[in-house]
Amino acid sequence: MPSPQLLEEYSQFFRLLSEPARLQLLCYLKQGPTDVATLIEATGFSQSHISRQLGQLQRAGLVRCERDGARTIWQTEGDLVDELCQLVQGRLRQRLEAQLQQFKAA
Amino acid sequence: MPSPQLLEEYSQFFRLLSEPARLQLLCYLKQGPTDVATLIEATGFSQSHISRQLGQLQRAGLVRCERDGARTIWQTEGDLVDELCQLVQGRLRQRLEAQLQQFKAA
DNA sequence: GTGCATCATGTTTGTATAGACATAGGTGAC
DNA sequence: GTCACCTATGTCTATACAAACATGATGCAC
Repeated sequence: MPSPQLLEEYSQFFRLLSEPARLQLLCYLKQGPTDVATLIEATGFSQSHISRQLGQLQRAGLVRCERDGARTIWQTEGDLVDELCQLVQGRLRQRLEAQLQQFKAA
Repeated sequence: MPSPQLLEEYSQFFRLLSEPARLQLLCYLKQGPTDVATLIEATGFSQSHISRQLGQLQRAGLVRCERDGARTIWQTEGDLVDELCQLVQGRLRQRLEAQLQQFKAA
């Protein structure tokens, strides 16, 4: 059994990914380093909203930023999120296929 | 870019794992099929709480149950959660090691 | 220096949900 | 049938957090 502290760490990490807005930002950043203005245009989120979400992802080490004058360029760090999403996608697909079989059998 | 619907599915799945109580239940069930009374004793959670959390996990296909008379025996379904936790654990450890290096370098 | 642009951060409000309590439903013993 | 036991669910409260608004901090042009 994992310790309560470890379970807490796990859950905090998964909580980061439990928000569509953060996942969307991660997906955009996956395509390459991007500044905030571009993210605003791409997602339609407010500036403060994006800034907060990126801050959370940064504290978790999922993204990092570098200043370019007045602008801030953000990029992803590692591809852990991609691997996690791949695993989850496999499960989701598996579930749908199982449901489809149920219909076919009926 | 994943579709908004897919992002929503991902986030909902990760949200399931963002609660220490649910992760703890999954870990206990990992050790083998267990009835609710045992889970209450093992975790200290209230009966209604456990029932709700198991219900959520069941709807996501992470656990399943079978009735044994008046009792309900629960067990995990697949080892997706284990794989996800392994990946996250690797990242957490990596982060701590990096921080440790920072201290050593200072 | 002033003015403007870019990003971060207090502060507030609305909403989702964890968690407890009470209760309903369902099963076996008698 | 009644009773006791086990589980699921309706309802409520407290809490956590997303999201927006306003403001502050920082850097560049002039």
